[in-house]
Amino acid sequence: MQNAVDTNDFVELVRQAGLRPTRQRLSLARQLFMNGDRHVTAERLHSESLDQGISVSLATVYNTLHQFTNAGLLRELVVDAGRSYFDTNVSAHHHLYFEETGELRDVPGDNVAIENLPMLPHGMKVSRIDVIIRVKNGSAESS
Amino acid sequence: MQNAVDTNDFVELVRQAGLRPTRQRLSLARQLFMNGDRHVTAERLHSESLDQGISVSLATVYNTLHQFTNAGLLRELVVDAGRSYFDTNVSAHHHLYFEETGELRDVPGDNVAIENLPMLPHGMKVSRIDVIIRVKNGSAESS
DNA sequence: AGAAAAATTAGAATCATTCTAATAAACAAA
DNA sequence: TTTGTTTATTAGAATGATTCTAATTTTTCT
Repeated sequence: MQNAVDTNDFVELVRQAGLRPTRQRLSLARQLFMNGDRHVTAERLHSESLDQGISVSLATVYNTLHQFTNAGLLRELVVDAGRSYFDTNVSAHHHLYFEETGELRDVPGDNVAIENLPMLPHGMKVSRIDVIIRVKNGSAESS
Repeated sequence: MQNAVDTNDFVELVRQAGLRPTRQRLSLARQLFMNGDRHVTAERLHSESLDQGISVSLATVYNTLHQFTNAGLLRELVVDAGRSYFDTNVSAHHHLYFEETGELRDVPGDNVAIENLPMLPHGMKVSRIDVIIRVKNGSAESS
């Protein structure tokens, strides 16, 4: 999905998510998926849109992010209290979080092994495993 | 009321955290640490306190939770947007999160192996690694 | 086109959390 | 103990992210 990224691609994407391809959803999809992996907050996506002259309300940004998330196009992640990031990479992977700057970076899923998973209560299944490696400035290592 | 031994224990605990042993902090410490491991929200701790006839403001609950966290007596964890849990278990371990009920349960730290940690940018150190295994009702397993 | 369904919107409402600035309690010294 | 200084507590206001509401506009279907 690198070149030949035109409106039609996004029309299809949005349709396959079971949503009507409105101007707002197409613009947001383009911003989210056109330039590779991203980790965005709703506020940032909204102001980015306005900067690009795309008129869309914050409520619609939230609605769309949740709809895309439900459709499996995005993954929501909460890294600290008070704000959600939406990750355009929905494959198995984890995250490096820079505590000072708030920057979030992907870590390939095979860098982390989950072993001896505890027994789950009957009838329960794993829906997802989130791993967040928090890093900050400093010389030594602590756990 | 509480017996002298218990109270003294908490006076020491609070003092060693560099804080004055006030009535509020001692009550909260008792609630947090008297009955084994807990995962509490500020709101819950507050209403629990009021139920027990301990008068304390919500602001003080928040202040105290953060002070205890900074002193290493608690660990703050964010499992979904909008609320923080405070964990009285500060040893290396991870979490099982029941998405439907919001229940949080500890997983021994040695059940999860982090291998091939990605290279960190120069001067950065790992401050903490959070692993949250999200489970829900259902038959099959997904990753 | 016209009707029905779905989407967008501004602004109000909500919820957890933090801030403010005034009052009260704890501590150290004499 | 009393006094002065520092630190805590508090009610209530403020904040910030998110959700809701109810009205308007778009999209889709026939």
